[in-house]
Amino acid sequence: MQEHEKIFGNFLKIEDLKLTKPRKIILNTVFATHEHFNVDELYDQIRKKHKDVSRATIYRTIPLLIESGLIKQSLRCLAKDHYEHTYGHVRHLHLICEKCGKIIEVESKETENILNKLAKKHNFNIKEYNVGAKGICNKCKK
Amino acid sequence: MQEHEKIFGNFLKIEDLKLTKPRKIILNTVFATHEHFNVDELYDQIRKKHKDVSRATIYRTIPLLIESGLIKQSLRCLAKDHYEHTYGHVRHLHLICEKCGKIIEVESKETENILNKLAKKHNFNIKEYNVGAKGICNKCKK
DNA sequence: TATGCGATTGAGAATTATTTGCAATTAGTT
DNA sequence: AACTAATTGCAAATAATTCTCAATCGCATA
Repeated sequence: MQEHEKIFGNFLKIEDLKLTKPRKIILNTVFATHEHFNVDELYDQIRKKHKDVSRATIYRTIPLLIESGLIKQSLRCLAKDHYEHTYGHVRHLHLICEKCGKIIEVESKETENILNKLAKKHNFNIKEYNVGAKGICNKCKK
Repeated sequence: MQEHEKIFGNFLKIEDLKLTKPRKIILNTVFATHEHFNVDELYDQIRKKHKDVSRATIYRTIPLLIESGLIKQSLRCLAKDHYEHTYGHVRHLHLICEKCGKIIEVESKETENILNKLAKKHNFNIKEYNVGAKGICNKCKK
């Protein structure tokens, strides 16, 4: 049993919720290949193998994955919410190319430190943060 | 004539578009009082004085305001896009309380510097950035 | 292993934000 | 003042997401 299954199972147990077949499928698909994903992509991915998971269930499961700390909401691109793993991934920020849509992920401890410092000053507890910069990437500049 | 009217007027002229009455009303309402706003709030605000501006026109005007560099898209809260002035406002980051929805604005030159440094490393031109942290504010902690 | 009950599901209807098509109107030039 | 292309409001159309509800499932307990 993989670590993320344990985490999710534990979370569900604590909340008095059940680890159902659709939830397992969704969880495993999310952790199989995806980095960033949105509901549509996830739905398509799942449908390749399983004909019995509905969009509604995906929409209902994502908040649970977020609450359990496994994923988080990240960007919003093209009017769709996107999500990414938090479990097993270092926090990072995004450079998003407006031309080609490429997303560059960058780690930065510095940014994190500053945010924490600023939060402290305002007596604010940060749970989650997102840093995104839009612009033009390397290749598209030419 | 206010500066933002000049900027918008110029932009429209260059694009061969017209400075119509609804566009003026929207522009001036945006720059009258608002900091952050969403379409609904803006619509209500406008409707107090002008019964003749439709939602559709607001939706059509916002991209023009963005293109002209006067405002930018900032947060997405409660499933609605929010906008804020860029003209006449220093860049800042947001601490968003998950409980009460309060948005604290914080200036941070440091963050900006780091982002620029990181972008340079990746040969990326930043046009615009957003930094948002979600958590629990001061008051809601208690 | 069978039972019971509350949690969960899929399907599609409903909702919400946003966009679009169109006939009537308007801005700005001649 | 007339002309023409851009713009508007309205209402209908989309698109993402949420909700409703009857049927099903997971799991604790016997």
